[in-house]
Amino acid sequence: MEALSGRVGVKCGRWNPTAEQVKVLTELFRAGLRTPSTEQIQRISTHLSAFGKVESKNVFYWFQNHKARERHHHKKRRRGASSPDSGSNDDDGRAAAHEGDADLVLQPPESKREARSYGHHHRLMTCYVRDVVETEAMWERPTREVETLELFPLKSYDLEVDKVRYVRGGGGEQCREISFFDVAAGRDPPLELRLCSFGL
Amino acid sequence: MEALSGRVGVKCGRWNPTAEQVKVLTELFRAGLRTPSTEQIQRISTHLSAFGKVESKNVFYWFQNHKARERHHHKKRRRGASSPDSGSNDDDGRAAAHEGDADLVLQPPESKREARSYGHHHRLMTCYVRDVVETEAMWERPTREVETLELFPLKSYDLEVDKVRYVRGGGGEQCREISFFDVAAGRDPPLELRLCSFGL
DNA sequence: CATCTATGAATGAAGG
DNA sequence: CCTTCATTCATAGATG
Repeated sequence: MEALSGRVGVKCGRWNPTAEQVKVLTELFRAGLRTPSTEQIQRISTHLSAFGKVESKNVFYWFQNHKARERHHHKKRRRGASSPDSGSNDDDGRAAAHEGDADLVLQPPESKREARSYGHHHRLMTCYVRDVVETEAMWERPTREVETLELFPLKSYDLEVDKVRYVRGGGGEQCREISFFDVAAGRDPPLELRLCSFGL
Repeated sequence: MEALSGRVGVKCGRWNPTAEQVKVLTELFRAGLRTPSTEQIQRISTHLSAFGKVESKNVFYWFQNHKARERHHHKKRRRGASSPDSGSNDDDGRAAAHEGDADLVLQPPESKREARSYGHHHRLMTCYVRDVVETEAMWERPTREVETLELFPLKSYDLEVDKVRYVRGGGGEQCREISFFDVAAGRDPPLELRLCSFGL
């Protein structure tokens, strides 16, 4: 009776992201997106709408909250059973053909930076709230393989990345393809993904 | 039987405050503490850790929940027909008309946090048109700065009362001191804590 | 042992 | 951005 841990009450008063939506958002966040611009939010929400109802403000708030809470980072994990992630979704006939495609190369679950002090007292960040909920189930040991992520099939060009190797700078800020910071060999440096590649 | 902190089943799934911890928290709440600051939370948790395992987030959540529930404890009282049953779910999340004991003139339905004015988020969105990924370069893992500072600036006294006693500083809400005396019971060391500035 | 209840935990949404 | 409120999910524990 605990299989379903997603949304239960189909309350239509507050956005309740589906597992897919959360996944995408998490990926983007992991990729480094912290404060999406209006256009980015627009695109993201448009993309997410394929998995269920969602508005721009939802995306906006999501990032705001996620960033703020990710920052709090306390420590110690608590459990690995009841994760808000859940694999089951309501499936009301909306999205059904997108199982785990929005997969990006993830990094080990230990990359949260410690709550660094701001040099001086000032106002310390809150340190209580929980941070991101990275389920172990999501980690896949990304050796060096860059999956063909089709996160945002934008209007025209389709993300055709198969093994794109991070192309830093390159002369312009308008990358037209996914670029990863291949951190396969690195130790700490987590994966960095150029978001502009998503057209965001 | 509530043995003590350690508890029995080593239930590590969710924090289970001990009687002492609850007592302290309740006292603090009664004393007027509603939303402790980060520092306060840290101190409180540190203090509470003497009675059992507890994290900052636990304290944080405790106050959040306690406050929220105290306020939202105004259930709806059907005119005449009082059916306290219906489980935990009340009529609906539309807890707007809190009447009853403290009858209060309510404001129009469009309360501040109830209003659905998206203007706010739109405005904000427009402001955030930038994203950075440079501050993420600091992944240092400082030696877990264990703040083994003093728990509370205690005065250590022996009063026959275990009630709160706050002293408001003259001239506005400058400094309040709340002292607890032996909040704990049993073989636990007497607890004295002194809150300054409306808390710790 | 089923169920209802109290409450810890999580997170969406706003306010400032 | 930071802080706070509101709503909801999950579960331990009391109840019968």
